[in-house]
Formats: sequence, C-alpha cells, structure tokens
Amino acid sequence: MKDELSLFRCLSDETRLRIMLLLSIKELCVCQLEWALELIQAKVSRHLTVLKNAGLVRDRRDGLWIYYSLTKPRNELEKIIHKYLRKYLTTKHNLFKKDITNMKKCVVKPLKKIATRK
Amino acid sequence: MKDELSLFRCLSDETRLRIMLLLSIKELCVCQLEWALELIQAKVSRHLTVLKNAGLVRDRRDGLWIYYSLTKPRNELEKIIHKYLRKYLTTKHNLFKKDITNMKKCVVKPLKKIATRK
DNA sequence: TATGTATAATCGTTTATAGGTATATAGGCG
DNA sequence: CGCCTATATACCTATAAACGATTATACATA
Repeated sequence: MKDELSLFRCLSDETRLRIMLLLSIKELCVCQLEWALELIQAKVSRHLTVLKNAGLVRDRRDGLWIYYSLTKPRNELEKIIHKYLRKYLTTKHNLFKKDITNMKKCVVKPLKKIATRK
Repeated sequence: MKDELSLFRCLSDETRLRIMLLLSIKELCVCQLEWALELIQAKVSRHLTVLKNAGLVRDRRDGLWIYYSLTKPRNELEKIIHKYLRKYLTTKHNLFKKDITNMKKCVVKPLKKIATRK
C-alpha cells in the first residue's frame, strides 16, 4: 500500500502536481520547469527529488542538463492518474494553462543563462 | 485546484484510505469503523472529520449513531477514484482484506457496548 | 586548470499533520 | 433529571513537510 500512499502524497502538493502535469506533456530539464513555473531552482529540484523517490519520474543527464520525464505507469492506479493528468487537468485550471503556455515558449539556450522565451 | 489537492491529501493517509475503502462498500457508523479497523474512537472520528471537510463523505444521524457514507463523485477524478477503490484496492492488500472481513462480521447492538461480531 | 552554469544537498526555521488522552456534547432511556 | 452510550473536539506532543538561503557537486569550455 506504500506505493498508493506515496503517489497520493506526491499529488497532494500543488507544485508537484504542476510538475507532473508539465512532464505528462513533455520531458523537461530543471531550468525549463523553473522557468515555466516561475519558481526558484531549489524548490523545483527538491520536489523533483520527492517525485523521483516515489518512482513517478526518472531523470537522464545530457551534459549540464538533467531531463526529467514521467516513468511508465507501474500499476492500474498510475495508469489512471496519467490519463487523468493528460485528459482533464491540463484544460481545467488557469494556473495549469499558464504553466503550459510558459512551457511551450521556453527554450534552453546551451550555456547562456538558461531558458529564454522563443 | 484546491479540490484535487485535498482529495489527494485525504487519500495519502493510510487510515483515511482504509476508511474510504470500507465506505465504498457500505455506509457505516463510527463504532463499526472503529471496530473493523481496530482503532480508537478519537482517531477514527478525527479522520472522518477530515474526509467530511474535503467533501468526500457525508454523515447522517440515527439516534446515537452517526452513519458515514461516500458522497456522490463531484467530478471526473472522484469518479475515477471511487471506481478504483471498488475495483482494485479491495482485493489488493492484506490489510484491506482484513478490514473488509472484520467489517462484514460487525453488527451494531443498540445500547449494548456497541459493535460485536455476528 | 580556472571559471561559469546546472543541479542537488544541507541547514535552520516554520508550519502542518497525526496521535493519545482527556473532556465536551448530544441523544436515549429509566 | 441522572446516567449511559456514541461521537466530536481540545490540548499537548511528536514528526514530518516545506521553504529560502547557502553550499556542494558535476559538467563544459576556454
């Protein structure tokens, strides 16, 4: 039952829910999330660690950047949640819509003071 | 988004998840939950209050007893969660199975030192 | 190697949650 | 009314989260 509990725990925090939502659309690095969500680096990073420990996201390094993406759903509940994220949440709340808009305008410029608007 | 967050928050606690699960099967009063879950009254009552404040359960008084039941799902997510509770969780973990077995053997004897085994 | 950038980890503090125990409230019944 | 039962709430304490600020680490490149 640990898995279910930590899944729900992860989703019960606004920042983590916003991160999960963006990652359900597209793999992103920390600085892109930072930029899209308008949050400080430490906060984004800390929440990503929580999500990673819960097995909900994985990371892969590409040079300086560490890209995060959702892991494959490991059970029925995670499958349902992923589907929900994609299907409903993304169009429901203004904050999420804003995050998505930001995210889409965000590009990583290698070795230049990170993400900028396109 | 408050609703989603408080839903997930509710489900992230083991006791509340167990309560939700039993209530997904059948309306129950506090003493039945207390007995089925083998928890003290204050603990059950406190968690029921949390669930009630989140709009996930409602109560109705019948004499000395206050019966709790799940509210009708108010949105897609709650619908999904209810379905999940019924369909998957109930058969998945030993603790839940035990709770259900206990619950089924539990009867309220009016004005006699509460719930007893049938 | 020195420097700059991206990310993670640490520290100290504040706030939230959960739990046990004790107390309060509300209804039922003699 | 007085006493019992069922439930809720208050109080206190212990833990856990979350946060901002700072420091550490890892990689890139000149």
